[in-house]
Amino acid sequence: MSEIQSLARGLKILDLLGRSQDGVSITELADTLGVDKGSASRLMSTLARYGYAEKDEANRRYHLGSQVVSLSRSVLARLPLREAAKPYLREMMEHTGECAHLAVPAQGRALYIDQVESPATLRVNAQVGTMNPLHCTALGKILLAFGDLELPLALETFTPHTITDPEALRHHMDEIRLLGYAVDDEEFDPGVRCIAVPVFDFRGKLAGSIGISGPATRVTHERLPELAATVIEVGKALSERMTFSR
Amino acid sequence: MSEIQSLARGLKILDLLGRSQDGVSITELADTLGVDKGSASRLMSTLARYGYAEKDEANRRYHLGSQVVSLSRSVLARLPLREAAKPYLREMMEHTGECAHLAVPAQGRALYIDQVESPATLRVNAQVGTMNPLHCTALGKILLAFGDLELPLALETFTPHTITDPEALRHHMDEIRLLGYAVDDEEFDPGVRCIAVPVFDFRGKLAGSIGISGPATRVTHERLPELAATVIEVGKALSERMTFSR
DNA sequence: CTCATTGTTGCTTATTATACAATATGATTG
DNA sequence: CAATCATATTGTATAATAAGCAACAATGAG
Repeated sequence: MSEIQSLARGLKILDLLGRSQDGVSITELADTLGVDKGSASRLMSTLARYGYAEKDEANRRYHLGSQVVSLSRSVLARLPLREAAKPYLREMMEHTGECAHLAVPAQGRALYIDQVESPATLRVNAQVGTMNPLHCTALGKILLAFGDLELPLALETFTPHTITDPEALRHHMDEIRLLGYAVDDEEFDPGVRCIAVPVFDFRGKLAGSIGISGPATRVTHERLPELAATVIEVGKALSERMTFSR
Repeated sequence: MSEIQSLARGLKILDLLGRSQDGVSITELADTLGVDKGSASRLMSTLARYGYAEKDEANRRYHLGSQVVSLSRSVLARLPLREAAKPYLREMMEHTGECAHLAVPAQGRALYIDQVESPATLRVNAQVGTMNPLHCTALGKILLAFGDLELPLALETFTPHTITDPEALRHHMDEIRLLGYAVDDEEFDPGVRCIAVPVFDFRGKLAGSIGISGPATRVTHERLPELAATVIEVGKALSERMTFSR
């Protein structure tokens, strides 16, 4: 169970590069990791040699390299759900006028693996690769309610509406399982409401979640039942499609 | 200039995982890398612990982990060209009926960073993250002709039309610079023709290439001038947009 | 032009990863 | 269903490696 230290350090650097907006310098890196400047330099140049980091020669800061984009394609290409869901995502967007998203569970969060943007000027879009918490997003709640994941230990607060009590969340999950859909009522992003439903594979096992996100001004409480009906319908159709695909 | 061996090995494993269709077993990995099974196991479990590899418990084979998708988002989000080009890609697709692609140079190849699919049943689409050679694709040729990249050393043959002679390629580049657009006439994929133009940033420096790909049956030699005109026009508009954006 | 800051490289030592072996885990076949 | 085989993981001594220190180089600021 022991881990390879220098590889672990390299991966930590990748995480760090991914979080940083305007790159990381060697000294910053050494400070953050708590290692020597020399070591930091060598680790980084190894990452750079393999395309996982790129050096901005102008200010000598390192950014994440393009190699990860190439790898990302390999991951997404292996997900049959992604290919199958595309037209349903489009349909969902067209029927509701809001951005549609597809997510799967990954590392205790909801990983957004595809999306169809709404043409509206004011829209709520999440790029492919976004990883959001499970307990306060519609797509995430579905993964929690219908998947065999364990409840997150710490329920982080994002807005006044975020459900942070484990008991309340457990009860909320029961409701979602009963209703068959989940709502995020400004629990993650203020002013944003989302609706999501589960997608099951040919074995009846949860494959992911699909849903829409929109500004609370358009996705009003009054419109929720109507929008939810659409999302449920398209979701059902996708699950059926998944059933026959294999 | 010495590299961190175990980090390098980890990154090689990621490359390997990315190339493999149905995962990699520990013994396979040990054989490929030329290391001990024990070492391979420890390297892989380190990758897995950080989300860069995922174990399929059914057959104990490892796949690329979802973490790279998350990192990929960080890379793409930092490219202003991607955001700016989106509507122009769409326009290009709508005017030509063919899939539109956007690429930047990365590690001596053309990295596809965005795409708009054609609704046609028969279409030629490349997913985001695709990395194609420079000397035999329209997007790649543009990067070669207008960027400050060095000519690839080995000009790999893909079809009978692939230009493999360095001198011929150099001459071809001069032509492309003169005409302002590049054509891939079944030089990479048989039955596929592509047209591409450069995109320049506010400094007049090459930022990337944009173009369309379609089946040779629709993208005929007769239609080339007309299609090229559209691609050139949209490309020019995007370059202008890039000029004013900063 | 000088100084300050940051990045890279050489070298020694302590740490770490490796190889080998043993054990555990799971698959396959009779 | 048991026994065997293949594959993965873990323990441990040793050899290799990466860390740290320090010197040097490179870059930018004043």
